[in-house]
Amino acid sequence: MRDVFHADLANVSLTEVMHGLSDPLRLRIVDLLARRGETECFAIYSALGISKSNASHHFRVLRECGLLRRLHQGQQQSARLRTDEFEERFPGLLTAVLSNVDDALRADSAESSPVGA
Amino acid sequence: MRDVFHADLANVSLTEVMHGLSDPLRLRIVDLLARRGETECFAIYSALGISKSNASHHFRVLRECGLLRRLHQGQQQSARLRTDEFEERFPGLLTAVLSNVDDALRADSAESSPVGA
DNA sequence: TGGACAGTACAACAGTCGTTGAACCTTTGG
DNA sequence: CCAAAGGTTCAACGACTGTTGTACTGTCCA
Repeated sequence: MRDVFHADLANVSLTEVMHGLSDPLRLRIVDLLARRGETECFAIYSALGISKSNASHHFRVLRECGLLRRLHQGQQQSARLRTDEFEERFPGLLTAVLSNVDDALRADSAESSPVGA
Repeated sequence: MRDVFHADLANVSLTEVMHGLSDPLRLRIVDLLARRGETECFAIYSALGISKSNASHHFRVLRECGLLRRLHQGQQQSARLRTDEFEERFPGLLTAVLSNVDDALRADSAESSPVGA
């Protein structure tokens, strides 16, 4: 669990980024991270209701396209968006994407206890 | 060659759009269309150096996610970006994507006669 | 009417992707 | 030292995707 690969944003292509964001689950992860800031990995795949392996897979894709950084602080790890670096490499892109995240997509990701309505 | 499917932008999800833009060829098509405006289909897949069937396939994906509209004017047809409609549905998204198209990507798509350099 | 041409539809293939479960590694806590 | 917990890795599977070639549809021109 030591060091995982983190993309050098200079080497990341727009195509890779678009691919990274083309999956609903990953879009939810990114949106969730954007709203919560640094978040524990457990909390993420718990909120999304997916398995550890699956989450780990998507985390990796997101790391490989430079969107996500993993922070390991012992047993429980966390992740955060590389917002500023990403903004330098792809100005305005992440903002534009996040501002267009559908509520339908977001709802599933945020609600672990859908009580209301 | 009569009527092809064009997506109702209201029903298009962000995920579909991101998927539509996650292919380098499609990204080039969109970029090319953005710079040239309405363009003949032949000119597009000629500039990209791909087969008719392949181009038609990508055109369809682009139509299905609401990015492209086909205009049939007889034998030779053309396509154009649904810029304004798309902007209404996904504000700022297309602009942000297009402004981040790498030159490397663009070079291949624009140059049918790579003379310079 | 016929043939050339532009584009689409279909079938087929290889390659990739998302998902799952099991095994593994590392840290934490007894 | 051992066991539990958090994540990653691996192999495997089905599903989807991009590409190609061929057949088909529709249009233009002679």
